[in-house]
Amino acid sequence: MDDNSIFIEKLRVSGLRPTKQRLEICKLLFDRKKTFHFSINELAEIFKKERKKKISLATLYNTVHSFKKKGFLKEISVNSEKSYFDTNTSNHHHFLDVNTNELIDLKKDDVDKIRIKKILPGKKIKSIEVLVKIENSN
Amino acid sequence: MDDNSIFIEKLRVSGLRPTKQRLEICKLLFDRKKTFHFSINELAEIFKKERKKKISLATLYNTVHSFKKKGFLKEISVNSEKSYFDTNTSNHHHFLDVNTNELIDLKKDDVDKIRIKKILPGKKIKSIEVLVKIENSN
DNA sequence: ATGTAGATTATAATGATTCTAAACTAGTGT
DNA sequence: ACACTAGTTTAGAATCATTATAATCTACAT
Ligand SMILES: [Mn+2]
Ligand SMILES: [Mn+2]
Ligand SMILES: [Zn+2]
Ligand SMILES: [Zn+2]
Repeated sequence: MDDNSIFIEKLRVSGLRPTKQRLEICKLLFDRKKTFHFSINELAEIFKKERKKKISLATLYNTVHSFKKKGFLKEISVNSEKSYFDTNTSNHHHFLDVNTNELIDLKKDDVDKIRIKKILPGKKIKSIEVLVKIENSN
Repeated sequence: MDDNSIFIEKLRVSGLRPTKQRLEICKLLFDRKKTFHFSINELAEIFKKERKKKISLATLYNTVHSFKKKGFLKEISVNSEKSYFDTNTSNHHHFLDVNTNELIDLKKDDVDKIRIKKILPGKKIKSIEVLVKIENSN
């Protein structure tokens, strides 16, 4: 019923031991259809209130950062109040709803291809990301 | 020789008293041709090391935040390590040089107009900003 | 000149993140 | 099955950026 084998493999392959805590975190983060955007504090809240699992805050910090280092998560900076992590590690664009502070993924074809006309000598483009702030109309 | 009258007026109009400290900060921030991107800590360093003026850190925080509230500065979030303020308060795009952590403004015509095809019901677009990460080529 | 709201500052408090080091555990080998 | 060890978790302490406090100072209106 709880099939952790995918996550166990994912962790093993990347050189991380599949511990009870890491598997719980994997299930929460990666066992879903849509992208999940979260802060570490929200993660802690979910484990405490919704799932009633006690994983120490230190472990949440450690795990999220090692997942980021392994490329399972991406960090997104959209404002100074909050640091978001994103289960969608591809290059992609976002809506940020400024009324709710919610991040929403944009699909490739939701945005026309961005063309940058300026080049800096000795530099090359690494990534291009668009942040579209939205707010309640009317 | 140091013509503060513009800044005195700017501050008065916005309801801020033109104090010695605020005028020093204005001169540093706004008396330049190119956009200036900075962190509050960098600002403190400049006053201490380059200009030999002692403005307390509390005043720097207060002033930068009130300038932001008055619309003289804009806060830019590009990574979790550092919070940048920007003397260019218009909607504009940036290069971020990941090797130096330097922000560089893109002009309107450096980037083709962005077209967002997705709409969320009850929401409208407030701003669109592109972050182009660049790195050393070769 | 005086009065006062606003501003500056040293210092303390806060709070998010990181560090420490002791206890625990997954995986290996016997 | 048992023991060993490197890796992991954890409570609590340390750190550090930012914000709050409250005493002093100042711009400016009267
Ligand atoms: Mn701030
Ligand atoms: Mn981080
Ligand atoms: Zn995303
Ligand atoms: Zn800028």
